[in-house]
Amino acid sequence: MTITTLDSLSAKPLLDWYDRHHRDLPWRVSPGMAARGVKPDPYRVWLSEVMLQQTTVQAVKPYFAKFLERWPEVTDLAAAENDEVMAAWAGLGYYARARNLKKCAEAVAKDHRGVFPDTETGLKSLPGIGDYTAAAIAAIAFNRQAAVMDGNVERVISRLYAIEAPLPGAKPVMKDKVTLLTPANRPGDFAQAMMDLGATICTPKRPACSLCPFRGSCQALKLADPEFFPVKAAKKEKPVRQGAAFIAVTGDGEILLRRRAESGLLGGMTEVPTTSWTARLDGETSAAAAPFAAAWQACGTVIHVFTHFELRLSIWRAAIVQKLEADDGWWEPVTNLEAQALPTVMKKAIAAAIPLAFKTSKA
DNA sequence: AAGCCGTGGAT
DNA sequence: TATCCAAGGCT
Repeated sequence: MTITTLDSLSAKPLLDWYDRHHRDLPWRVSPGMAARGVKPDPYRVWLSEVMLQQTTVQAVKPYFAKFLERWPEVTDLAAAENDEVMAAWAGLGYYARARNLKKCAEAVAKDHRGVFPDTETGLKSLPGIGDYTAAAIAAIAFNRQAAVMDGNVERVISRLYAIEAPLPGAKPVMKDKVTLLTPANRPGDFAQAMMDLGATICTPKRPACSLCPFRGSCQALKLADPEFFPVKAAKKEKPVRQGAAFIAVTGDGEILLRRRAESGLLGGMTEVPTTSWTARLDGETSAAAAPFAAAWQACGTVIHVFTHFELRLSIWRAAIVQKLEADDGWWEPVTNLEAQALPTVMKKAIAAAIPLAFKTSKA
């Protein structure tokens, strides 16, 4: 089998496989429905694609349903309050996505009369839409012959062609392969088929090669070691940071909250007062670091792992008699915490101090 | 262009 | 338990 033969690989076996084995997903128009003329809703395609960035299907499903029910069209989202969107996104992570989601909805509503651009270039000019998402929306929602490459496609392509060059450097080479493989007919289904194949057959561990529509031409399988691919650059180890968080509770059940800076880690989200999170492990994490004097009681330590560091947060709680006026925060009833834009680390911190603050003990 | 940016499930 | 990593984008 030569490279020439591989470059003339047909997408047909994959599309046939997809017709039989595609996943049924809430935001997806199945091939059967598409054959009956049902068109994907660009708003739903866009919303799902943004939510799915670095996020599992399982995690996205309830958020997608919630957003769609609350904001059925892009113009509804554009008209929403920022805080409501951030609160609805809370728990899904990568909060810049939510900030950009809102900005994108506003741009579509104001600059495009509420209609999404139908080209890769037009889509990529919008906030939060990069190479992958622009190609995915163009292909899936508008049937454009756009080459879609995400983590799944990288894995499939790296194995199909036994590409030994490590990611992310090998991305351009892989993109060329995807471009050659993407058919003029059903490019959207092809993209979704590649991702379904990566998610269900060509998995990172123990791929089910015997069920793969590409099993006859896969170079990695021919080498008898599909798991070897894709080759990735070594990753750096996670440093540890530490800090302290302070949960101040009034007699009538309100706690002190504040809003984080608009950009950076957990940007625009809500938090309880904390010290800065320092790489030094000998820093002050005791009640002496509290924003104000109170009878602070230790409530243990919360460990939370972010993308690039691990946080060890000492938790302190105090009953507040005299409710001071905080210039950079507000007092919120504990019964209303579900409606706040609290990231998971903050829910953990509050739950450590007030075990019954949330329905689930975990978050 | 390499680092920043969450979370939780699978193995 | 530790590691990986999931439909990436922005700066």
